[in-house]
Amino acid sequence: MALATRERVLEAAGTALLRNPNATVDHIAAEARVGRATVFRHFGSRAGLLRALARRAIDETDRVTRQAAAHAGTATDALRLVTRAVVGAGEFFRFLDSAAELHNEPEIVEAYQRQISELADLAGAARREGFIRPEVPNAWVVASIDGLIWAACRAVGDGELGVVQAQDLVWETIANGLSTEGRC
Amino acid sequence: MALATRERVLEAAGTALLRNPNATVDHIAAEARVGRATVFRHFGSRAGLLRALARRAIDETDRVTRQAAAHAGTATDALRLVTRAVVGAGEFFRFLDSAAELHNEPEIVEAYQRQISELADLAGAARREGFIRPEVPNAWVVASIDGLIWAACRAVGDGELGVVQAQDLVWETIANGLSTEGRC
DNA sequence: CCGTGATGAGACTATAGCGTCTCATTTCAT
DNA sequence: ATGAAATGAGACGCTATAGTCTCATCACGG
Repeated sequence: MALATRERVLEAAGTALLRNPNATVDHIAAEARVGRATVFRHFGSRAGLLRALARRAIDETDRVTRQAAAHAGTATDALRLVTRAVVGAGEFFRFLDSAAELHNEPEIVEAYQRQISELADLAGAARREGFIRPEVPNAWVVASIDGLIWAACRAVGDGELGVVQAQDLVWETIANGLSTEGRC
Repeated sequence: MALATRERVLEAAGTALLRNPNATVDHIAAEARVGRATVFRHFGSRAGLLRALARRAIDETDRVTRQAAAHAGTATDALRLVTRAVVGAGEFFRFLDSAAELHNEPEIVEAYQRQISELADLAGAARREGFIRPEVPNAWVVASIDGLIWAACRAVGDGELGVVQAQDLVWETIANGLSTEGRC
């Protein structure tokens, strides 16, 4: 049952850390209904557990991202599908909100920056297709999409919105904003 | 020099916690060029320091928010000015990103929820003025504005955008989104 | 110049939480 | 059924950090 246990601990770690970012190994083990020693057997240390959890979030995000990108015709469409996909995978990385220690893990930071830079590339391509207004700097395109995705994941996690609804709203907001005042 | 010292410690705590959310009292004291004992003399405990820092952020946000709202004619305009003002005050509350322990401070949580609910009221009023598209739920209006403000503050803090530029972009994105495809 | 209050440096204690280890128990494959 | 592997419970040591206290020093107002 090594795999099942490992996965259960990771799952529990995600929810425990979401509830309390400073959750101890004891808390996490209790949440997973597992002995504390088992956590150390599987992950070696608390930091190792966090790394594994982050790696899982990164891998899952990569997976849904690539899958989404594969089904897209235009870059704009890819941006739309990737955004939807990432919102859908929100439960996997929402804990990162509060996982402070990970900022000191080069491997994790690097992977995150890679993902951001992939998003930047996608945004750049969409811009070349005429989707992005020219006067909006790329940095803001990336930052705002990131911010909206986080907001959507939080809203979904808090039960304020459904997943599909949130996916629609994020893209609608990116594309059209919130207001009725269309620019023509 | 009691006041100057206190303020210097708060300032240092903000930057230290931003750099490392688990910054110790030693780190903060060093950042403030102050003895560790002085921190305890002023704030009693680490938690007290965090509380004071959060309270400062809340008060500053309230201040700029009320000032902005006072100068507005319509609710939509108030929403615009408040958004700008909060982005401008970002340096005061950016550390909250990572201040995990504060989630257990009823006073702080309550104040934050009050501010969110004030934003919700403002958004509701703007909706009644016809500014918000009817099909967008209020929860998303609030969540997305919140998310965009955070994104803007982060971008400013990271030097990717200027303050004024970020203020403009946030509102532009709220109002019109990022795309060239206007809805008419 | 003097005294009061704030500060800095540092010693000291207490505790929480990490990580290791052991041993009995359980689970599972064959 | 049996042996190997995984687990649970818990004791133990260690370190980091919060918080207290003392004392010498410093700044400053009168």
